[in-house]
Amino acid sequence: MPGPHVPRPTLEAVAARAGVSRATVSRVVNGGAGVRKSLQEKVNRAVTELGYVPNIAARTLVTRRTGAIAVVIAEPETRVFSDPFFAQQLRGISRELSAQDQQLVLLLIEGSDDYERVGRYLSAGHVDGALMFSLHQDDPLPSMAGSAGLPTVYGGRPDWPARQGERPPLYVDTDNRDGARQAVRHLLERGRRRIGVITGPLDQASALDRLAGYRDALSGVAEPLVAQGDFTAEGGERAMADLLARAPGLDAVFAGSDLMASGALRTLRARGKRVPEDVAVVGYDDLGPAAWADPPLTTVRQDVEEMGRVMARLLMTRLASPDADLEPVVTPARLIVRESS
Amino acid sequence: MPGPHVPRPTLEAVAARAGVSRATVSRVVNGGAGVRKSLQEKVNRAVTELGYVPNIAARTLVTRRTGAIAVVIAEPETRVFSDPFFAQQLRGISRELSAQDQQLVLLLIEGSDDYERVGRYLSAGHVDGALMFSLHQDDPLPSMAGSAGLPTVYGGRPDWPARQGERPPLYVDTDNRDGARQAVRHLLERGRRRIGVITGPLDQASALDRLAGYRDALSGVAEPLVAQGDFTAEGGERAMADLLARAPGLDAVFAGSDLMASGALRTLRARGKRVPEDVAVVGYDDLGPAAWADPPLTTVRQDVEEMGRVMARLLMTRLASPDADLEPVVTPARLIVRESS
DNA sequence: TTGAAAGCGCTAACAA
DNA sequence: TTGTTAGCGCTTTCAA
Repeated sequence: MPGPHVPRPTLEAVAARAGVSRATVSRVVNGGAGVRKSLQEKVNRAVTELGYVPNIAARTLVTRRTGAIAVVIAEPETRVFSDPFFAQQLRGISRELSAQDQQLVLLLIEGSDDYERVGRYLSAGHVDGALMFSLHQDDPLPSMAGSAGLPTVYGGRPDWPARQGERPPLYVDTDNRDGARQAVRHLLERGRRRIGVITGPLDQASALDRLAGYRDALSGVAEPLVAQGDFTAEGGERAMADLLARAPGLDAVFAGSDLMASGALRTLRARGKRVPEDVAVVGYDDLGPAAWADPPLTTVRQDVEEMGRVMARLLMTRLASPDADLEPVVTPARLIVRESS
Repeated sequence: MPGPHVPRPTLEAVAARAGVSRATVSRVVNGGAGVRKSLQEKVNRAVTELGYVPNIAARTLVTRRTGAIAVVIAEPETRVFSDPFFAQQLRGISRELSAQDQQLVLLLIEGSDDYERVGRYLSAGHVDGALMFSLHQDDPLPSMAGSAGLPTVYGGRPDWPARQGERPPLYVDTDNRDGARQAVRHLLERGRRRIGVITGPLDQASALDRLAGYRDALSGVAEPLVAQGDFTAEGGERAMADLLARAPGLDAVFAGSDLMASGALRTLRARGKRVPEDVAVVGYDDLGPAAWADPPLTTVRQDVEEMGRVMARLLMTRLASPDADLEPVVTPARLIVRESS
């Protein structure tokens, strides 16, 4: 087994081998602008023969560019982390970053100690930019990133107030409101009129937007009937029982997540209600639980991976031209009809 | 908004402010060994006043230590990525690494191009070590890591043959065989005797181990009854139908994953079999789907987060003393009894 | 178009 | 116990 310190050839070695100066090798390695073709070839040959790989620490030291992006995820206890949402998002980010030869440094925040650690890391110039998820109102991270001058893109519309003299935050979100509208319109088209909603925690922007979409679709057509859940299956179970108690004749439910919808399914089965004959059910997310449910759930799909990719792309664009005016991106949602409605 | 290049104080600046040499500041910043208390305080004060943060690029350049660990995940299409398994594993790793002030660089592999990219990255000295998941027999990564002399710990028992003259690979796995044994013994204790098994793909070590545990428990007590699944709900559905066709009087099923178990549940319900009265069902994993199933699944829990932590710890130990003889770690599995058995 | 040379910020011999 | 000094490997003026 080779030891842990396999000595690697340096620019110097390549230069010697190719019979040119270090500067020329550097130019070739970085694109070859302004170097004669013949020399370029000679250098490239030496690079291959020696198996030369640039030392990024040395490069970073002079360029002040790290080639790395931080992905910051706060509170991995939340649903972002416990369902495939997170994994898909990461996959999209990873795809885009590796296409651009950038590395992905993952920073998970769990306790308040971690904030300090991560804040320090972000301010220390270890990364060129950051992607941040699931921050809440009073999260200290955005202002840390701001004062460190670290370009940042947020996942989900930030719900903190715009700060004086700062640029508006750049973010990528899905069109939660429109997704909810599609779901409820679909139920209306199926002839349902007593349509309840099970919301997520109402301090989250996504839950609020989905509730707003529900109200939009119902406005002037039927009375809203709202129960609050918490994005878990148990919460969905309880909220469903609540709705049934308040409106025994209800004929449809729109749940703000698939997990809550499958909880609702359980309550409905326990009460002897058939789905979709007696009560139609529509969920939100389409990330696994929807397809595993019995019956499989009609739901709203968000292209989570695409969101990840767009976030990364937006950040790279900002890095390339820091002064360009960039707009937040909202990606579309799409209804997926299955057997529960 | 501060510009992207906020100039940061250097060691030099701190030294000047504290009235000492750069070397002394360096010593203090790195633990302060062999520096007089009074001087240490003086330096620390200067550090705080100036908001000094070491430049790791410069440090890495001379120490050849990056302070970063790569987490390599191949084929994120697989279950490792699509269920919370992955997220929890990452959380454990992240916890341990940040406790040791190491960064987590995430490398996802999706296509064959990515292998080259990742191989290059690992060989380029960007990280001090690697944690690798879900590799298959002929995966090129282990030998890349080996020839680059990069200390590596694997998640799951590697199923490739030990290579000549190389150290045996270091890995962390759960005791799949014992977990399966516990599951089947539990069914026997409940008085079941016609117990079928739904396995995962038999080219995966975990699936093989769970099947072996099933056979262990049944040996001398009852005849094995095996159907192969693929770790998906649909596969479980089909395998259950297969078992029922071959053994209509079957009174229990052990599925090699919760997702397959919930598929089995669906088939059983469609056939009018009550769970657990007619057929008892036990799954494996306990990562979400088990608790969401109806009825909630008896299953085998693996402490996934702990596995992640142990992997990270093992790697750090190897980094600290490269020549110590370290053993693979097998973490225990535990039966969780719910309503399906 | 190429090369010489300075220097990025830090650590680690070595000397005092 | 502290300071001086010589690099780590690279990019980037500047001059040729």
